[in-house]
Amino acid sequence: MARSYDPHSIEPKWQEAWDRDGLYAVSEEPGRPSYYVLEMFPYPSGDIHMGHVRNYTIGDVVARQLTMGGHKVLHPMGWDAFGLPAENAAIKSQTHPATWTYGNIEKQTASFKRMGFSYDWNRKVVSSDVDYYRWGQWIFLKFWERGLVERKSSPVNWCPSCKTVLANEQVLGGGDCWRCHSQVEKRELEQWYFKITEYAQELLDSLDQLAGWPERVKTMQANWIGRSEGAEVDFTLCDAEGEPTDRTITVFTTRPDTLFGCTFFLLAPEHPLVHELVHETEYAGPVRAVVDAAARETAVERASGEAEKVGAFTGRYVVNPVNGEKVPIWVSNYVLMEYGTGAVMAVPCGDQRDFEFARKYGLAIPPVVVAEDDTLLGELRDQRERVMDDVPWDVAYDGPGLMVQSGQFTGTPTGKGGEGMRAVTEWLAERGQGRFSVNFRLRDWLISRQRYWGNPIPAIHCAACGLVPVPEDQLPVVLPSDVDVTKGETLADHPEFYETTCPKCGGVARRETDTMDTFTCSSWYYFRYADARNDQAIWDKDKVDYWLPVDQYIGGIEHAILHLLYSRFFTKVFRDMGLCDFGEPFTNLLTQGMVRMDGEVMSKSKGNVVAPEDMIAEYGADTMRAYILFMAPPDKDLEWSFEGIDGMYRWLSRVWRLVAETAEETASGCGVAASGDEAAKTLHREMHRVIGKVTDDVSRFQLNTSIAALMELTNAAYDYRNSVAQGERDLPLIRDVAENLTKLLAPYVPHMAEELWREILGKDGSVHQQEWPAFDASAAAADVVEMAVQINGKVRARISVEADMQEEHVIEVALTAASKWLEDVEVKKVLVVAGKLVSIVVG
RNA sequence: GGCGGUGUAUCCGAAUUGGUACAGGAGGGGGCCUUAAAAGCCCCUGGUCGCAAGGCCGUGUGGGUUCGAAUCCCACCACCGCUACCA
Repeated sequence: MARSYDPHSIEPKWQEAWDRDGLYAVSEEPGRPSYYVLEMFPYPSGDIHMGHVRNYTIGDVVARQLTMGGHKVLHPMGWDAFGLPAENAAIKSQTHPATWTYGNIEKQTASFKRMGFSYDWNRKVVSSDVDYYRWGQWIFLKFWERGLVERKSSPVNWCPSCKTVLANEQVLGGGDCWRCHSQVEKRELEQWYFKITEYAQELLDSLDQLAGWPERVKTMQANWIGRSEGAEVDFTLCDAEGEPTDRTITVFTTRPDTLFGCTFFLLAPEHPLVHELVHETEYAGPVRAVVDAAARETAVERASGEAEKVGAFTGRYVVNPVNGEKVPIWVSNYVLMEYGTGAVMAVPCGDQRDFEFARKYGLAIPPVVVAEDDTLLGELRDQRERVMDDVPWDVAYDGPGLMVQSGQFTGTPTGKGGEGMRAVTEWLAERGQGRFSVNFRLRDWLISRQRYWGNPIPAIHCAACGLVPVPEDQLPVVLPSDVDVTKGETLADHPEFYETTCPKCGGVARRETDTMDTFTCSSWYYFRYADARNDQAIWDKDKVDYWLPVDQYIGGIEHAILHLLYSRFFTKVFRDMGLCDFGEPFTNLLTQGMVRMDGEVMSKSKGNVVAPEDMIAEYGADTMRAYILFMAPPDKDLEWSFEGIDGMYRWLSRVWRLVAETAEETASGCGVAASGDEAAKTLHREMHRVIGKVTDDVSRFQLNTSIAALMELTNAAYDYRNSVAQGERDLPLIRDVAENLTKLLAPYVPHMAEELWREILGKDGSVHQQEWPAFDASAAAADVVEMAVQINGKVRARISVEADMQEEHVIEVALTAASKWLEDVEVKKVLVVAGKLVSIVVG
């Protein structure tokens, strides 16, 4: 009797063998189709969690199946190793961040090997290795050469807990730090930026090319980039006496057609002009109060939408370019310095915020756009001058309509994208007081961090020469290892690091002590996998052209904007630098769902973590892999449950017995002629149906249904055994089923399949290097099909007909089968859906 | 408030894109094997009416389009996610 399924004895054995034989090492082979499967590389926190298991198992199944299907598959893994947790852990446990990080990498690598993932570890990249981060510094210098690096002072997000600044993308809704969830503060600081806004338009436009990306990710990116079309309008600033000066303040507006309804003008509290306008005037006090209140206002209050709109008049005016009216300048907390120009033309009849503000402070609300069905229109239709100073509305109107009280533009149809917008903007442009303009919500990417455990920014501050890039031949700027992080030290506390000389003038200079955002490391790692050990160049373009772009990228939805936007930006710059020929890095994207428990995302802080290692210890990695895939489709959230894992183990044991017993039964050869009876035909057909189903399901990432199909094939094989006595079985067939089932299982349960293949079925070579079973559509097709007969949409009968029966004949059979429903009625129409149903319409 | 997603059996979920609703698993029930249990193997498992054949109802709710709707359209409800004073 064959031994039973014992994952714990076979899994470590094959893991070692695969390692020893270098089974998963790949190289370029021009002429053969390449495929690049990539899962987002992890931060080495030390533990693997269910999210990792799910993410990496999905990728592993795809990689293994495509390899068997004849592709050269690149399936690498590495570590996003810089970052703050290492520093926090260092302080907590009095170790060095490097010790902690590399220790975790070792632990986690062992966990990944226990899962049986098919990575080519020769291509491993670790972002904290100097061999890797030196090229990150090189990228920084190249970006600088291309004018994409800028150091500027600006209000930035400061996380008091992480003691560093953050990019806009890294501040969550509600104003929380993405990493530690502390409240972020605004500070005016000089920082380093990557000018991602230079690529804003292209980042938006080329989303259209990403047919293989989920719609919602593209929508999120488009919203984040936030393109608005409109106009810039120049308002002339008046002096303290109310006389026009030669200075102007420019605003951005999406509704230049409402300019005649502008009754006040707003500046953000942080606007540099505010102080000057009210300095030593009676208005200084109230304005100061608004500015101070806004500074105290936390992001939460702002984000809640509950923040009361407050404002104060500055005592000064601007001139409205369309009608020469003097408009009072106010300061209010609802104007954002970060968006547009930090100044707004307020049109209370058309903008809800302006409307509320006007009502609160008793400012005029003259209607300038009126809907065609509004009763006001009768009164105002041809009214060029302003005769009405308030509207009888409860809310602002921003829909389409006709322009009124708008001088020569009165009567023009308008609305978003309407004729009035163009007419007013053209008129302004002719006078040099405005122009068409496009505004983006996307800000430049703040990349400097005041932390130790990151990639040093290769720049030098020289009193004489200003900012000087570290010359390329002086790279890398090595991160010194003797900084005492446990005392909270950073590079700025380390004179040996920052004391240097200017590469230009040779004078005394100071090396930059900020490090780069870790998202700069993860923006190009997938390029480096193509040529990970290159120490002469960042990569060999031929290798990148062979493997990239990534055919299938798999990762969490949490990077819908952050990592995926930054990576798209990097790729476009690389293309412009001639480092690659494409502008989009990831052809297909799968955002796998989260693993939850009790309705919440699994996390240490919630205490609802199920450790994969415990599951492996109990059931083995193969059961764990198959189970997590089977629980839900990969892109959906998954509610963890212990309920079904026994069932998965049971099925695998069942497969084991089937294959083992078949191996015994056919041990002395399959010399018996095929019986060709009905049961055998059914099993043969089922085998081919499942080959087709599994192959197709994997291409659509329906890994839960592909496993279901494999279960069906198992059931069909058992049905055959139960219906045909031993000795009468079709031995070539059952042998074929056992071998094909083993191959089909190989991507899901690689260890078990390998053991069955080599030890039980006695084959030479790894199952993972076998050819994927070929799908024979004709073998999978049934020769008799069951069809439904519908009468007026209701199923009234079922018929079994030959699959190739002529349509007229099928109709005949259907009419006979449903004859009792057809008495005393007239058949008006008959439709046949081949192999499915016959629909009869009667009157 | 805006954008997006989801809603199918007791539970997780299928339904190859408008064609026989509920595959597969879990859970539940029954049987075989066994002195017994475990394991294994087999069968049943939406509601309702009916002795049965079969009928009727059923994919969050209500309408619509169609010979035919879980699938398309409209309105609404619930839950989840992202985003939020973006001028």
